[in-house]
Amino acid sequence: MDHIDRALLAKLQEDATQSYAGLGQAVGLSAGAAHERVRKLRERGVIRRTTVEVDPAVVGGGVLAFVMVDSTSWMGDTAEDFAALPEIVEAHIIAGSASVLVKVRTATTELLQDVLRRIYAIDGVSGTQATVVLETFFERPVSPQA
Amino acid sequence: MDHIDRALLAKLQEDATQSYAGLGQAVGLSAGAAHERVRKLRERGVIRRTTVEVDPAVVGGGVLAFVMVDSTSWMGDTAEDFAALPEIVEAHIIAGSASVLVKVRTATTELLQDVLRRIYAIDGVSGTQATVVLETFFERPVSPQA
DNA sequence: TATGAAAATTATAGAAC
DNA sequence: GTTCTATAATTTTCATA
Repeated sequence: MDHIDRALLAKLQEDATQSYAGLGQAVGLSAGAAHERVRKLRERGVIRRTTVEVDPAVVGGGVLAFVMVDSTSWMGDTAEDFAALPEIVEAHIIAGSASVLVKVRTATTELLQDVLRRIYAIDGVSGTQATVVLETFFERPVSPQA
Repeated sequence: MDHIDRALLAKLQEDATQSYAGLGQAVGLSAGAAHERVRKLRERGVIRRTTVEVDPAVVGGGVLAFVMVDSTSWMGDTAEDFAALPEIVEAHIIAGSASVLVKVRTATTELLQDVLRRIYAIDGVSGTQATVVLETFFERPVSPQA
């Protein structure tokens, strides 16, 4: 993981469809060398996968909310319970008064309410505190350049 | 945007490196038809970009935190101020007592503290309330299948 | 690790149905 | 939308330094 690898990661985050020839040129390497470095980054798990960014509003995720989930018991083994709700796009165990923080995307606020109801049904959950997003400034990948 | 388009989006989210032949086979289309549909999805902006998922811990983002930002004034035009901090990977205007919610990735908690200090320096910010993530259950893209 | 080139695969565009 | 065709471009492998 030198500065060239970080530059490759940054370029691929911008656009993963570009050719290895173009990638190599951008970082001062031949196409073959760029290919080999990217192959190793994938092999090592630094690059987890190549994916597409989909406009959430188009696929029924126009409403975004963050939900603090309060609980009365240890939530460390409830990952599958949260993962079972497809509207939940992130779930984290947090330090603080609440114990789980989830990010939810639904088409409407009515569906958000339904997700809250289903979160409430998870074992150990004693309450939810939802914060609705009015406007997203930006969402971007972690910067490898820093 | 029919069910085939949604299936294509789901498949591409899983792995955007697969061939159009394989994609088409997965959704019951010829390679040419799959290619044309994906081209239109990109053209319409449903697919915003093709990118790689990078392991945050490897590129200096091992510490994840959500920060509620309190303010004394209208924060609607502060997007650039938050975007100027590379450790901030998301920033949202929210409904509720705080006015901005940001997601931050840093290498250490010391660097998180430094980011909080720089957030505090943004015009109108009157306070921050950071919640550190102890464990991430999952982070996944919005499901086009729902 | 990098390079340069060969070989295999895929993308891309178009014609006919 | 499918199938077929054809070319360009790219991926992937490999010999070599």
